[in-house]
Amino acid sequence: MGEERLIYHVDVNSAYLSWSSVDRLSWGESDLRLVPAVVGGDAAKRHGVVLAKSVPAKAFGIHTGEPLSDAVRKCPDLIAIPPDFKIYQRYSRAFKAICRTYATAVQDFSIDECFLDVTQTTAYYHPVETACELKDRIKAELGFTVNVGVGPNKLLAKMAGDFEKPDKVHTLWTEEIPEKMWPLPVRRLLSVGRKTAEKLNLYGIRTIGDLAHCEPANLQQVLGNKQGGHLYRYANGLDDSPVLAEPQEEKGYSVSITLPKDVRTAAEARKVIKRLVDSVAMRLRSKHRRAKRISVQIRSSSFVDRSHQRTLDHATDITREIEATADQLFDELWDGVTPLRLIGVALTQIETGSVSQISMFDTKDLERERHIDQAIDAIRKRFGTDAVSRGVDDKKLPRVGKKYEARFEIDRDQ
DNA sequence: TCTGGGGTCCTAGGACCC
DNA sequence: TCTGGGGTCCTAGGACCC
Repeated sequence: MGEERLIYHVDVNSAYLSWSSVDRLSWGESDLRLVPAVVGGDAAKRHGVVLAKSVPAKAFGIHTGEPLSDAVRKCPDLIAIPPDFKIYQRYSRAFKAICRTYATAVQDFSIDECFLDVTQTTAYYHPVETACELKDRIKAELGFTVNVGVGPNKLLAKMAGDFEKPDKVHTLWTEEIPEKMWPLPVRRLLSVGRKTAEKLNLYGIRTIGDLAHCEPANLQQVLGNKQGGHLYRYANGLDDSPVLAEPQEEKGYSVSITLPKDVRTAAEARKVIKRLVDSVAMRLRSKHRRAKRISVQIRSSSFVDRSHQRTLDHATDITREIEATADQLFDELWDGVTPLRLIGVALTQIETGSVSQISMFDTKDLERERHIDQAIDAIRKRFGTDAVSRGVDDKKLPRVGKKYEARFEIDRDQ
């Protein structure tokens, strides 16, 4: 058994909106955090959902994930700005760097959240004071606010960080569970989503306390062994997962796009797949990894998702090989009629290490394909992603992954 | 309600092997 | 030719997270 731990969860308040606001302030523009404002995608491209909202926008009942059009209906004066992931990466790195000065281990949880193990630091003796100091330092040095949740494990720290926002420190110690956590609706418990909450409600389980006092065997009957046991432990505040400081290796790489207009022909779909594969394969190679499994996902205009996957007998990082497989999977998956709203490609079963010689190409062609991929990767590394494309006239096509446009082309079919 | 994109983990059924 | 069971891998889909 380990000793008592002390964990912080640090969460940037309305991260995208805060970061865009701080950036705009540095350009002399007004502070969007003080008015009804959201960060959202381009509605004309059908990417129009709310990614982050200001506190005044929240007061109008605007929720993250809802369509921008609904948000505007709730608040006609709403200001909507597009996301800028470049600056978000910068601010993300900056606040995590400050976090690292307080902890022996920091786990990246997402772009705007991290866990700190501060057990072996002086914070152990002043948990709340130190958390306040961390929060205030981030505000003073970087200009945006965070919530810090303080608890004996990651679950309770994260639940605490969620209590009251923004710019707050909360504790959730084991002895505070009945008072602070059990009265909350089950939906608020980490890993209880809409579906699970509905299912639990059917059995009269409404609060986290109800869940905590269930017979675990009954819960496992309803939710399955794994999820049942897992939620029972969570509801009782039990979580012994460590703060993992090492960056976790990705289990897969995926890319998908909601198309500005439904795709209705195989020719159009192939162009999209080409661009998706190009983008995700480059990411794979940049990490020096290869993938054994390739999957293609489609979403119909009526929001029905389907997918098809194939495990190869070898791992590959060759764009053309991935594309050929993805094309084939798509042909097997699509009925040729249903209008498609979204197309996606995912690479999983990731391998690292020496390059496989096995491939759909013979040795000479394999060399050639590898050379082409390397040449394109190198050009993009030097001159930017925009510098080269792979022979699709992409001016009319939606952009995928990182932005790029055709300036000159390597056409491998010549 | 006209509904993004990138991930992780789990389940269930079938194939295949011993 | 019929029977049984366990283990592992594969595929499709679902739920959840930020």
